[in-house]
Amino acid sequence: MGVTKTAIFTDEQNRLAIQLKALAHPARIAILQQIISANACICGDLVDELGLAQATISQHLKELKNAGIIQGTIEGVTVCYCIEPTAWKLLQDNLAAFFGSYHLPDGCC
Amino acid sequence: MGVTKTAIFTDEQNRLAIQLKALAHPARIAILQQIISANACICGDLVDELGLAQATISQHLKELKNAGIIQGTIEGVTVCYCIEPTAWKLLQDNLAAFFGSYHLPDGCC
DNA sequence: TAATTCAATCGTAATATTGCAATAAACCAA
DNA sequence: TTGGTTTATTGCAATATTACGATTGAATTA
Repeated sequence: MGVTKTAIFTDEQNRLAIQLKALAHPARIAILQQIISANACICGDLVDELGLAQATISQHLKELKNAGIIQGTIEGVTVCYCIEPTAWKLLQDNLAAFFGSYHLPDGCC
Repeated sequence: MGVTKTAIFTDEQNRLAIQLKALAHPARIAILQQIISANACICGDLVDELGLAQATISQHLKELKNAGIIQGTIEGVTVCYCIEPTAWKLLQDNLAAFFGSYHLPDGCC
């Protein structure tokens, strides 16, 4: 039904899924890479770099912001988007734990 | 338009986004956790564990399989789903590199 | 004040995703 | 072969996502 049954999953599972979904788009990957490489970024630059319309970039930035992954501070006319360090580290650790929980089994398959 | 402009992004960005999207659902996170903890799993068990219909579980398994994250080997009547170790490690490394590329800046924000 | 600039929001269209009932397909056992 | 068990597929309905043009809002500059 296009509606996810969040109630039957743990908070941890839902939170991880939401954050991963925020990352799961090439435009948003590219935006984050730009922000990281520039070490501070404004929206206008992104519109020039990526080949997407200003409205589309703004929408992607909003999603990243809603997921808590980036923060935007108004800097006069422009907006300075940066990584939100705490959330970044938390997600990094969560993912490391998730991926690290798997170890190649010797039996089966 | 609900259609992603894959052409304007790099292969690396598109690949990472596709794999993250495969993980970006609580049911699929839960499925992977089950497979990992059981160290070998069959679909029927998942239907019992998670509160989703058999058709829905099968669909999620298909997506994980399409993304190359898991593999299913037919074992008589049942199917044994396992983590695909190579893809798992690759994604783990890619994500570690992506998250590791960010370092807290001293200026700005 | 008026013009300009940058980003957010609105409205809309096209497409994708999620979920399930019903059904099909594959396999084993008797 | 017939029946039981397990997973895949099909066909929907409801909702979400992606993208962009047009517009609005806020702040700067002339």
